[in-house]
Amino acid sequence: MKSPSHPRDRGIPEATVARLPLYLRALHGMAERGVATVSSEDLAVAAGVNSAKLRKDLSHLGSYGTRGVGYDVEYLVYQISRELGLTQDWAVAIVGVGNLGRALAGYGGFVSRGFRIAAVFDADPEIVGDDIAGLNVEHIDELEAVIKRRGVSIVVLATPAAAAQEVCDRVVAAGVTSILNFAPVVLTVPDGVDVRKVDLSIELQILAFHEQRKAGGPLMAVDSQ
Amino acid sequence: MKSPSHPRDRGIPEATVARLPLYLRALHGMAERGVATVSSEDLAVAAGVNSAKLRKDLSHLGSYGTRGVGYDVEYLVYQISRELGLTQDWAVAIVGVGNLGRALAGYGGFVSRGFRIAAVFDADPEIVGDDIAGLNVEHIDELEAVIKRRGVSIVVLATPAAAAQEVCDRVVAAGVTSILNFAPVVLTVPDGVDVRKVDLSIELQILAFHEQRKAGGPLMAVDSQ
DNA sequence: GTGACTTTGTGCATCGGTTCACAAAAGGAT
DNA sequence: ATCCTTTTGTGAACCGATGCACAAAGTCAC
Ligand SMILES: NC(=O)c1ccc[n+]([C@@H]2O[C@H](COP(=O)([O-])OP(=O)(O)OC[C@H]3O[C@@H](n4cnc5c(N)ncnc54)[C@H](O)[C@@H]3O)[C@@H](O)[C@H]2O)c1
Ligand SMILES: NC(=O)c1ccc[n+]([C@@H]2O[C@H](COP(=O)([O-])OP(=O)(O)OC[C@H]3O[C@@H](n4cnc5c(N)ncnc54)[C@H](O)[C@@H]3O)[C@@H](O)[C@H]2O)c1
Repeated sequence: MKSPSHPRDRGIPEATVARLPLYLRALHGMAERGVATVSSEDLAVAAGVNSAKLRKDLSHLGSYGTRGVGYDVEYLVYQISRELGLTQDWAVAIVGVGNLGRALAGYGGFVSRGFRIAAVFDADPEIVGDDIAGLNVEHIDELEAVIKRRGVSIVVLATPAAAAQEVCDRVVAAGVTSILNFAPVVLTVPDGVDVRKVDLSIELQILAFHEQRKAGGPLMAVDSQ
Repeated sequence: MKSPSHPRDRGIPEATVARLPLYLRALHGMAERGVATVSSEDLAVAAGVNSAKLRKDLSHLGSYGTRGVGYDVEYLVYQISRELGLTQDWAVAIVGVGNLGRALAGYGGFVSRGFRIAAVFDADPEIVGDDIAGLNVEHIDELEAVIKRRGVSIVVLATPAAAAQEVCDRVVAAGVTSILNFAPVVLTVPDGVDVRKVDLSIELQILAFHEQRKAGGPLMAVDSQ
């Protein structure tokens, strides 16, 4: 007990951060089923990871387990939520209300975790003014004004690839520093802005690579070229 | 020059495989713009990676560059495509034709890279029989039969979370070994089956974590608890 | 209280991936 | 033919992440 409450270690490994939502999801399921405490082993299985990894991940947040017992489900949910910033709610805007944008806007899984769709934008005058999942589609010209007025801090890009960089530049200029990009382009942003990308096509190509290995590996092998 | 043509190294690092589609996309753009050759530096910028990393990645496929010149764009496109298995075409099925499934089915970015939507399934009798992006929605009861008949080798899961594991078990039983999962659940599959997941909610939570740090880091810092 | 048992938290070895930095290779100029 | 420039391909150091394995810390039964 030298440095008492000093797990306040600023600097959680990125790999750990990426897994916390997984643990959180598993814990929510358990809480719903009335489970009060859970061992690292059980939680690890539920989250699909190694139990040593899970313990090390949790140890970065602090010492929240009880040896011989495990972790208190509710308490751990709270601690992880707090660490991820889910105890506050986040205003999210979606730009581009096409096939994908529409699906995203109507998705309930957003709201369930402190994310609130605060605005949706499109450039097409046919679409602007429409009601999508209870939200009025704003014109892209209003981007900066609406972002500021509604305190949007995370933007989801679902425009065609050709428009993505331009829209990105504008939301960054409007002060947004967190972007989730669905368009298949590499976005260029200043330091301090986080971009995460979701690219379906890349995922399929990775699957195809492994599928090809599985199919061809044992058999063909010797294709000269 | 001991082992002459021995870049035929089975065993490309996973991190490299995940970047090849990125290079491929950048190269396609260059080919369209009529660029004949490209240096690792330029291609790296276009793909948003470090040039040393790019060269090491490409070196895993073979020695396809020319020192002092760079890489032949067309030739590199071919080599990467071949490595990823994109020279053959892949029959993909989508299960769950809701908000998301519909957007995916209508997405052109699929087809452009050797992926062909061969079937879409749903359990809802209201939806079965509908025409979605030129495809007849099949009943989930037909899953195994249609998968085999049409040679589906990659399945995209876009059902609600509660149905995902069950559907997964069935497609695996039908012989599919590559799955792209959009449902927010950890799927359990036998060895030899690849599952990749896309989870929007996790991405947002990671962004929220960093956003919180950016906002709170400089200022608050000393919140006792 | 004592001892048997359970489970956490972490030191340590290991691994895969990244990046630097440079020799080797190719092309072009003279 | 020689030199100079460019750019690849890779050895080697470095860095973060993983997973084993175990001591420390706690619980529970008696
Ligand atoms: N649909 C999918 O399943 C899917 C999958 C993966 C990636 N994507 C990518 O997501 C993006 C959107 O896909 P989609 O299928 O919804 O396309 P879409 O064409 O249906 O929708 C794009 C929308 O963006 C709007 N838009 C265009 N320029 C704009 C601008 N400057 N500002 C604001 N809005 C603008 C258009 O009016 C349209 O409504 C694309 O980049 C696509 O490559 C889509
Ligand atoms: N919509 C989004 O933007 C979004 C984003 C991220 C993740 N997701 C996830 O993707 C999945 C689909 O989302 P959605 O918004 O399209 O949901 P949805 O409810 O609109 O669609 C689900 C579809 O699956 C069908 N279905 C249900 N059980 C089935 C079964 N056993 N076999 C075949 N089909 C079945 C339903 O009939 C429905 O048509 C969900 O797991 C959701 O959590 C959605």
